[in-house]
Amino acid sequence: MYRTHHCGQLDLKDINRTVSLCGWVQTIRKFGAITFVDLRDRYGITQLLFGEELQEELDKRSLGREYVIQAKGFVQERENKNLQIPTGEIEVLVSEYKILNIAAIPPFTIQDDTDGGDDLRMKYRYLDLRRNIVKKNLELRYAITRSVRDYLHEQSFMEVETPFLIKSTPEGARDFVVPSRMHEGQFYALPQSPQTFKQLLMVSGIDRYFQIVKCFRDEDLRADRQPEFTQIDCEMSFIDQEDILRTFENMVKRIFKDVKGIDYHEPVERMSWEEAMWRYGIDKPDIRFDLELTNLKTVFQKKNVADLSSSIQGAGFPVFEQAETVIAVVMPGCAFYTRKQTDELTEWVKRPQIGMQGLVYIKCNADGTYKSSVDKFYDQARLENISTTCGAREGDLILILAGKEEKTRKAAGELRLEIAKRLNLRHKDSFKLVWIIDFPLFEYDAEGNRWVARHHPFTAPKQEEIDIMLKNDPHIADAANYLQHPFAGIKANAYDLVINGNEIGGGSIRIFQKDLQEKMFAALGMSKEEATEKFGFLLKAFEYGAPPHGGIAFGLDRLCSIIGGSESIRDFIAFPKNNSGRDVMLDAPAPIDATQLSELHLAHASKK
RNA sequence: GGAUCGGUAGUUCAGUUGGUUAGAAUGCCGCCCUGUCACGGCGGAGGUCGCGGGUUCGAGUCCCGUCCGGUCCGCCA
Repeated sequence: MYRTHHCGQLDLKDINRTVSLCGWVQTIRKFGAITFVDLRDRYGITQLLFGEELQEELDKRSLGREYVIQAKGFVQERENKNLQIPTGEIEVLVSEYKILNIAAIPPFTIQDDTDGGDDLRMKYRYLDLRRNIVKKNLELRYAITRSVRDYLHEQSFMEVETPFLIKSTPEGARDFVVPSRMHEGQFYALPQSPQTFKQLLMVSGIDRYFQIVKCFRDEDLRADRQPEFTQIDCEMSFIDQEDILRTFENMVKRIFKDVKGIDYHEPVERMSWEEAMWRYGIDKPDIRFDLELTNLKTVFQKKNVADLSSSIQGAGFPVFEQAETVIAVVMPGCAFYTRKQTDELTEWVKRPQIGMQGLVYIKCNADGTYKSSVDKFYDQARLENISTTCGAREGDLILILAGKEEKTRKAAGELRLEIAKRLNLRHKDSFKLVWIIDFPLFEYDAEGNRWVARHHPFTAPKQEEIDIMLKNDPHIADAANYLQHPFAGIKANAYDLVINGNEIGGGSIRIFQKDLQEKMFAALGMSKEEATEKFGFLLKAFEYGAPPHGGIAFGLDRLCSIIGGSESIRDFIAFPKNNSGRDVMLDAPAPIDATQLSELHLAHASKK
């Protein structure tokens, strides 16, 4: 027998017990005739004490960091206790020990505050995972999936596995493809999600399905995006949108209860997409703080100017008067900002990633006066009018952006988040949930001058808007005014669950009638032949009694990172890919040999 | 595809307007130490300054290219 206990287990109750422990040598502290060794395993650290009689042997065999050892001895109370760790009141006085394996000196220290950089830690991920801090993240992930499985099982959901080797489809993200050996020139694709399979399971009568499943998308990576990632994928039959929202907000509440001990009694707030875009400039608002956007368009409309007293009429700031949209964000208590600081904010919005031309500020001074970068265009009364519209108070700094509606709204949303970051309003331990509902069904694709599905092509339009879809030609005659097309206003039965500004789940009520699904494919510019070739199996299935159904999928990695309070999902994936999609430990992807290539009927690719 | 920051000892970093033998901390090796737990003390080894080219009397430092890594935009139904 290797061990009687693990390293996080023993305490004062175990004094005088004879034990055997196994683990890795964390540190060695030698004091002439005695030596302390911290022994580490998955469960904790226990101090070993090697007495005088073992010193000679220790010197001879020279124990090193990360050696794997077995130590036998008895538990005794420490002379000097360490109350920082659970086993800190005891130690094991070693009578005999065995080196089970030696270890090379690790390239970085295996401690919570390691000296290793990210790249190095990924290359030696198996050592990184020995660190408590990283191991804890995997434990959190496991706690979440366990909670999810418990909840869904209680709600009569059934986990069903769906295939990974499937067919490439043109819509959505780029597919990872797998060449077929048995079928020359043909390819499988790895699923971007099990979407069509779960819908087929609904046709099969598995009315509550879920799967915790890997999905694959061949797109560029981010801190919160990996080419392979895990979804909690769910689908239900004979339900409406309300049933889904309730079922899954309860699932998320259950997760928070199980892993964080947080009770959410209130129902999760619901907000339409339209409202989110105007109030926050983004479809995944962080509602932990206010700083809501103010649409100043009406303030600058000529007819409103005429309503004001003559003293505050003037030519006005041409950029504002002529802009499609003018949006303000208030920085509370920042009227003291210096020219340097406001200039810096201006530079921030002019960065290519934000892409605005400039930024106007109004300082609401404590004495009730206003100082702005547009003083030459607007008098005090007019600035007060703007300030009141924004709900600004004395001491606040108002920041104003102007330009095309879509771009300005988005930039203002970014600016709002940046302000919150600078003012430290994005508290890590606070979790604010919101459902965003009533998404547009279609999105305009300027490149192809056509409609694309905002969610995916299986999403049902709102009942009352089906007719608009059926009766209008999808063709966009006037690309510049695509918003005038009837399709632009169609809303979908689609919903996203947003936590702290992160989209952590999204889904929709699906189309379940064959003819409507065909119409949808047509609206997306797919010919009947193409639709049959790509999705014939689904259309066929819909002929045989498909129930009304809908579902949702949650990004597990992202959910872990939010609950775990980290920016990067890599921290919650045992073996993640780096920023350029490489596994630096395996050094993958890698070339394959000529035999494999020829079996797969592939030519040698020339290396650029 | 684009923007931006970084690459110097095993590791994390410093290195001034270009100028002597490129430093610190930590780790590693050796010696000492009976109560440490970030142990302590003394000594030692350890460098292709990512790579290639250029400017210069002289380049870790300046310029060009390239590779690698981080973050972001595009992209991600």
